[in-house]
Amino acid sequence: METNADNLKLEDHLCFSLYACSRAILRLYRPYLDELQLTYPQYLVLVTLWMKQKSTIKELGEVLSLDTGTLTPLLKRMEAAGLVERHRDKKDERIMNIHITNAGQALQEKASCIPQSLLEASGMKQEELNEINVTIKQLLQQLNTASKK
Amino acid sequence: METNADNLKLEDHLCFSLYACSRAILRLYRPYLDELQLTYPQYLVLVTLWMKQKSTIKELGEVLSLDTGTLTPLLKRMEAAGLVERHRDKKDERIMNIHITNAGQALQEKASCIPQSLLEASGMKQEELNEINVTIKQLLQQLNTASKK
DNA sequence: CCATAAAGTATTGTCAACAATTAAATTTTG
DNA sequence: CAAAATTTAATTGTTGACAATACTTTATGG
Repeated sequence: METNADNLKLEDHLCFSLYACSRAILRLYRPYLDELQLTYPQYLVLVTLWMKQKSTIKELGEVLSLDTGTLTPLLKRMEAAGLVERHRDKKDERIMNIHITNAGQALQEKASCIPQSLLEASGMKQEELNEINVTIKQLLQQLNTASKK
Repeated sequence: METNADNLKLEDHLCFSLYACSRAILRLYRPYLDELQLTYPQYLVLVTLWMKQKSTIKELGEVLSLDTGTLTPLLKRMEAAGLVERHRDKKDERIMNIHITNAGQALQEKASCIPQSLLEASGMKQEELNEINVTIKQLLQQLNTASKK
């Protein structure tokens, strides 16, 4: 009478497990990110630019699923910190080009402890984490496909 | 020379897949949550209180991994919306008791479409989602254990 | 060539997340 | 019993997430 069998318990909600897990990783990363004076989405921008020194706000938004209302102020702070430069494209002034600075590139080595910390805290092997990643990426792709319909 | 083999690509970062997946689910839920005039963490508070009509700020914080800086204003908004009531414990005035109202309880039925929408958008069977949930909960538990050390 | 539509970005406003600090009440301890 | 330690919440301040709106530039149709 008190509870409804239709209603899932909190712990049975996949959405909550993912939400809680994502925030648990953020808490784990925080000391390392603080050390580098980075926030998590700033770290993701750098991960992207370490592979590909130049991008645009639009492209970063697509890759990270972040919109310009998030990215514009975030990238301005990163520019103020000397990690990236922002320049409007000469040929099409609608486009904002973002490229990494030497200081930004230099953080790559110092940041290798970050994915390492997840590996250690998880108590799992890299292959196990990779398997989880494949599964979550499949789910993510399904959700992204569904949202386009 | 351009890229460093040490450095994982963005898509190889489990942290990013989880973060992106969690936000994709939020986007999926938004129309349903808007309909109920709820935010996602408010929905989680209700999921908790639907099973267990009464709780405290401390207990909600533990279950949801949220601190009082998040919960206090969130619960005040829920009280203003008539979904919960907040009363200090008579015996120990440090404790803030939270209990669900009839209006809050009444949302339970209307909210059943929310987990349903994830099932549909995922294109998977409930058992597959349950398997993912078990895996993620294991990882979450490992991270929580590691953080206590 | 001009009017309109489309695309890209910036701005504004609300809620959330969370660290750090403060305050108040209770419990423990000497 | 009084002082210290602990527990619980609230407050303050910064950043992030994202919807809605506005603004600017480019493309297109007549």
